Amino acid sequence: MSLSLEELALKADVSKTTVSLVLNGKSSIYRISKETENRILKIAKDHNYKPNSIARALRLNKSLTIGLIIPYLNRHFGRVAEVIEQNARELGYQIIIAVTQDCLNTEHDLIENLYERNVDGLILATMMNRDQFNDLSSKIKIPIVLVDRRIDGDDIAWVVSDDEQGTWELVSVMCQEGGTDIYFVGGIEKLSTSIDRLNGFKKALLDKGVECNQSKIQQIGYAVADGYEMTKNIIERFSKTPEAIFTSAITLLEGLLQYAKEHKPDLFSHTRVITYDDHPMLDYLQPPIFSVRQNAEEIAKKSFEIMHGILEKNRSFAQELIKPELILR
Amino acid sequence: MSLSLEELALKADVSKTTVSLVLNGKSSIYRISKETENRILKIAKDHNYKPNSIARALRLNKSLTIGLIIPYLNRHFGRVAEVIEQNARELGYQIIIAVTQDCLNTEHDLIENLYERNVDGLILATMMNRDQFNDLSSKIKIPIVLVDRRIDGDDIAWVVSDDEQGTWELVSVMCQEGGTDIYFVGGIEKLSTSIDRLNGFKKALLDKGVECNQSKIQQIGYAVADGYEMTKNIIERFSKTPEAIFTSAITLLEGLLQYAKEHKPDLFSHTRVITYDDHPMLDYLQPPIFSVRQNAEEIAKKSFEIMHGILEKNRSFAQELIKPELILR
DNA sequence: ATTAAGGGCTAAATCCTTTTAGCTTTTAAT
DNA sequence: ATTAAAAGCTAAAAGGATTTAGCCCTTAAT
Repeated sequence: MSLSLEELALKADVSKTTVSLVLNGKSSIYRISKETENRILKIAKDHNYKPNSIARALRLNKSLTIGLIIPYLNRHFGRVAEVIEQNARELGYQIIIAVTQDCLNTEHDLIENLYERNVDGLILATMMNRDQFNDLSSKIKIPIVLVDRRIDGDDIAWVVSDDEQGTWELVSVMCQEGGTDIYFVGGIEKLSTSIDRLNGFKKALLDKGVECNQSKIQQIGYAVADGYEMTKNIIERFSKTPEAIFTSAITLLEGLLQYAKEHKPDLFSHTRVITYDDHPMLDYLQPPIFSVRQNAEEIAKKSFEIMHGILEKNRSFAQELIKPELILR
Repeated sequence: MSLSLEELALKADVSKTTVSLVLNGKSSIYRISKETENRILKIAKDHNYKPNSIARALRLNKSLTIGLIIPYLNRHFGRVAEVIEQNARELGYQIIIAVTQDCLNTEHDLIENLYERNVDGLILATMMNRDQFNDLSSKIKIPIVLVDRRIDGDDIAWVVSDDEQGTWELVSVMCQEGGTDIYFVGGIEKLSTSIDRLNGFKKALLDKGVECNQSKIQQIGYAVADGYEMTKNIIERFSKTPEAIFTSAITLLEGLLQYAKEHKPDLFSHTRVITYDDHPMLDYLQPPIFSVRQNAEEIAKKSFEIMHGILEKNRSFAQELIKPELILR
């Protein structure tokens, strides 16, 4: 590793206190002479001195490290993580990443683990409910910003897509063009993403005067296999081919496509498919699939911004709904 | 944070040395009585003691932290990162992630940055050449494992896909089925991925007795826009429509698809397209696109394994070629 | 000549663990 | 009754930075 403060002090023929003060810009407060200051600065520069971050973290009780806990590093969360990392780096923070695979226990373990490892804050795509979150908050004395999935409560910081609005817009378009006989292929029921998307879905139908039939709603999970399963259910359980199917995540669309390919190649001749989440490859699928593109970059940017505000500008929590974009093909 | 050693010591009515020794399993070496040991263990457990990892890192000069530097958190590297994180976690390591966006300067900055932040090792998808890497190695006194992109040299640890073999297999199939008038849409020329894929490509043609025409080879970069550009060049420069095009990354395929959609909708009626990298959505594209699937999981697993071996079992470097899988649709 | 004020710097404590060297007490051996 | 060995534990240093309290010296003021 590089030089220590002490070694610099030796070279500059002063105490390490003086070196530290100078390097931390406190020369004038402590009346270090210009001459001494310059000498120290030069020596530090010449030797490319970098303070030992561990020692500093120990002393200051601040590691300049943020934990990022997300379910997967898939396209969406990968992009979120990427942008969070870039934003964090510019402000001197590092990102420690960990994936839960949408397992609540893993999430708990990871939170505890990162907390013990002295991260300064946590950015979290959580599976917890309000109670679990409150429990956690009382134990964990570092700021938490929820990302992508929110928990109600006006003292909780979060940044999420406006899932309800996005779904409402998409489904409204579909109701206009394709009719209102539309099925909901959903994810993990209790997550805000599911709740909000389902609300937007129902609202769009209601706006057309249609009360949503409960049997058209399924919510198994967000895995590809879940999408396959739900599509299968829709196709096999109902005699009438649906006018439209809404998959509430790109993985679920994948499952649908897989089922269609294997068992229902003509699905698209009767049925319009629309999906939450966008993917560039959708541009090249026939027929065109309308989608809602989440603004991962903005979500990432805001969530780190809030974290940084809490850590360094003692701002308090904040909440942001990020507008998604409709992609009609 | 939780209790300190000192506080535990107070409660157990012993010195902190004793507590530390007990908790580190050195009771017998230092002849701590069974009784004292049990008392301390119980108190530690009751209070859920966790040693302060920063203090420990300072003392032991070991942070249990690995830096992972990759170009993007896209599908491939996202999966690699995910699996590395899981493997690392099981062995008590954390992953600090950073993305270069395929910029060499950024890469250098990040390496320096993570090194100064006391990571124990670096896993690196590098853009460096041999000389740059040697320069670096002399400065950086922690183990480095290259992932996905290798640098020749038999003292350098790396784990990469067998790009040459994979490309050779894929292109050979195409030569059989589609003919040998095949174009190479390549990435960043000096990277091992490009070199190896191009070698596999040439070799497959040579095996059919065809010397590869230099004009059929382009290498601009790995961005989607680069794929678009190269496809454009191929279509516009040559009067004859190619029998086949090989894109050497999924992003380049995306660029090709985009160009085709915009300017050459009938591309696929004359031309077969094959690609390095797989993507599930390819299953649903017409016509079928053959691909080579990299085994991201295995790449990730091996690269952490090597790192761990170096750090904890003082094994030396190792090199692994991971076999990719041909996907014929 | 004494006091006060200011200039210029530093010793030592602190953050928390780990580890070395060694202290005190008991037991066993001669 | 000594001495040696073993048992059981601890003081203190180390790791590197930050920060508080305060030392010493010079100059100016009374």
